[in-house]
Amino acid sequence: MCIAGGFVANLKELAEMLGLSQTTISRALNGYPEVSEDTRQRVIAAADQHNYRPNSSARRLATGKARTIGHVVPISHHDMINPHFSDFIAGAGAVYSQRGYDMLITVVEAARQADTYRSLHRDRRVDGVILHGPVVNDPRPDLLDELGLPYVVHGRTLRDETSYHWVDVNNFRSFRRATRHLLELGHRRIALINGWENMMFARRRREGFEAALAEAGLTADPSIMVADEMIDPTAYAAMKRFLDSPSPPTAVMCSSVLSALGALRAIREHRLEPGREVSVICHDDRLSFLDASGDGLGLTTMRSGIREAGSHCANMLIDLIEGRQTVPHILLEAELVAGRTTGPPPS
Amino acid sequence: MCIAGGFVANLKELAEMLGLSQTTISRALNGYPEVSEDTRQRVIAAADQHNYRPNSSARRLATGKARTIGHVVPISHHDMINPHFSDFIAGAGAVYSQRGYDMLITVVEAARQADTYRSLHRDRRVDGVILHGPVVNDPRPDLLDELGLPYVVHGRTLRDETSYHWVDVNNFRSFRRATRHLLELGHRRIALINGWENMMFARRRREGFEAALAEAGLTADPSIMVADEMIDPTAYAAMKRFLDSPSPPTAVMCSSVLSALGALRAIREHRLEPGREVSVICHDDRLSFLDASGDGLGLTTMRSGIREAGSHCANMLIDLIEGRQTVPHILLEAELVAGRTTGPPPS
DNA sequence: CATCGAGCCCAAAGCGCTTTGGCTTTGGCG
DNA sequence: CGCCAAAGCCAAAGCGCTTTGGGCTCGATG
Repeated sequence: MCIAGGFVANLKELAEMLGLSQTTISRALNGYPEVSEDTRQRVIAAADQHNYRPNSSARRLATGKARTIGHVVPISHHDMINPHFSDFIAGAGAVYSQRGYDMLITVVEAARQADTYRSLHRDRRVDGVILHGPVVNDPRPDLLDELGLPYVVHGRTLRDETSYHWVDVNNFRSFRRATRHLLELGHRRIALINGWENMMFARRRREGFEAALAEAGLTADPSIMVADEMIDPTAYAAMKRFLDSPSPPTAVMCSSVLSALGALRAIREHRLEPGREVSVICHDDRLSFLDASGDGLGLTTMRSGIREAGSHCANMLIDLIEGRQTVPHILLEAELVAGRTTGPPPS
Repeated sequence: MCIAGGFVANLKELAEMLGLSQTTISRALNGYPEVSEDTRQRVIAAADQHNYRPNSSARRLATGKARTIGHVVPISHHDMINPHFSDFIAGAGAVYSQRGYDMLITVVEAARQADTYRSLHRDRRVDGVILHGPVVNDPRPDLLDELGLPYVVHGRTLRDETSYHWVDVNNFRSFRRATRHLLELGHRRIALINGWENMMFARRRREGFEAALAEAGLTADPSIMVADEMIDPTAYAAMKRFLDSPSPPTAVMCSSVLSALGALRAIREHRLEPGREVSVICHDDRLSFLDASGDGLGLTTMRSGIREAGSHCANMLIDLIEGRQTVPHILLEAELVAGRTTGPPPS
């Protein structure tokens, strides 16, 4: 109605303006019951007419809560930042905005991670953190427990699963299922282009892969398996090597779309046709800039949106921080999406 | 030396422990000259022995500075998050860590951006912001000027360039240069697969492209030009259309590596060989997960690291906030990297 | 010898909010 | 009518830091 008047910088001014105490204003604005509905409305109206918003530092100091979630993003070996990161962030960020939290991101060399967590906690800059990319014997959960900083792991570590909160994809089942699919199509020699196997997700994928092979009475052949950075060039090189070997695979499982792209490149370069002469199947995180499955790149994939994983993590962590009842573990199932890159092996 | 003793929660305790006043402790820790070097050392030693770190909210409240930089990340039309984002963040984030700033990221629907800036400023949550993805008539610089919130634009708008701080790539010159290169190789019919041309960078690229053509007495043909989301599927579709047309191009310029990948896909599908029958050249932001130039994908590119752009923006903004002397504009030149996707047109 | 200016250090006043404890007023109830 | 609980409001005490405006000591200076 009324055009925004001058700005009001703080509670005191607003209180004086309305002839009320700061206490009352604060309570009205924060929804406490000790103030009449009448007064509350008057206060709220005045507040947004004069464009008043509580100073966040002051509020934090008084409450001891930062209303901020931390994400510590390690820069890996090759100075690389995980491309899955931005989509995860998009999912989590939407939840934060909606639930009134801020997102604090710290980019740090992998080696200095522990210090960063310590510092985030000591300075009280965050109420909790999301733990990315857990490795096999990850020291971070123990560290965070020791600090008493709430956290949710995106993925799982080897520690007792019931002892912390996590959101994960069922990587074991996903890769077992996809491998079974290839076996049913008749493939007997299947390659694996995996991520670094100190990462839990990669290890679980390999286990799923091997389990399916074992069921069929086969054993995995290390000479057509590789664990490396999940990007095009490494996958390209690996696939090329596999195809040049004495007994090349008729199918390959890739841990990411980027790997699959590299593998496809190698396959085509060998004048082989994906889906007919060599089958390719990969895990698809549904990165928003890579429409991998179905109509997009036409890849056959195991699909599970990393964005949803992000929002699940965010919601779980906030529930945890606010002391609400919450499901402590979420296991997401990947969906097998048929594309044009799989088929029976050539006879 | 000494094992970290119990934790000390605040200045007061530390002061009592050392028999000094809070004032002195604060000054010692913050490097003010009014305290003797002796005392300072004693204080510093005690502080880190007892694991003391000032509470950041309290410090912020007292100083009025947030020591935090905001990044507002819009989710675009198709619910997509810009894949360049994570590398930009990596560059900026490293600078923030080093200079003692926090990075606050807000993911928000494009339409609600203005409100987000207002709110970040009103709540005093940030000391400044980085403005991403400027469009042709971008309202944000005016908004931020009005709010009095310091900012640095990654890119430029149409507004008088001297009136704000920015870091940009010389997109005009880059695309003119690349186009000239193709012309020198003998190409006469060159396609353009660009980003949305309401984005300044895309518009400048088209202008550079057209300028080079004009110099050669040619005019751009709209039927082999497209402006769209810079991802594989759109580029694939466009290139396919171009190749199916009555007079297909012998070369194509792409605004991103992802577009180039789509274009290459279409070219190969047409049983044409990139570099021999159709030349491809693209802008390469050096995304860490896409090794596009040279030995990687072998693309001929105009290369300019977006990560460096990120660190330049961060440094410039912090200088601005802290009132230091600073260069207000940085224009980065892209480097032409020869790959295997360019060559003379087939005769 | 009195004075003065460094050199060090301190007490106390904010910063802007939340929250505790208490004070009126009102209305219902025995 | 007197009492009491509930409703509605307030003053003031933090939260943990920075910063202002002294105060004291001591050696140098006129």
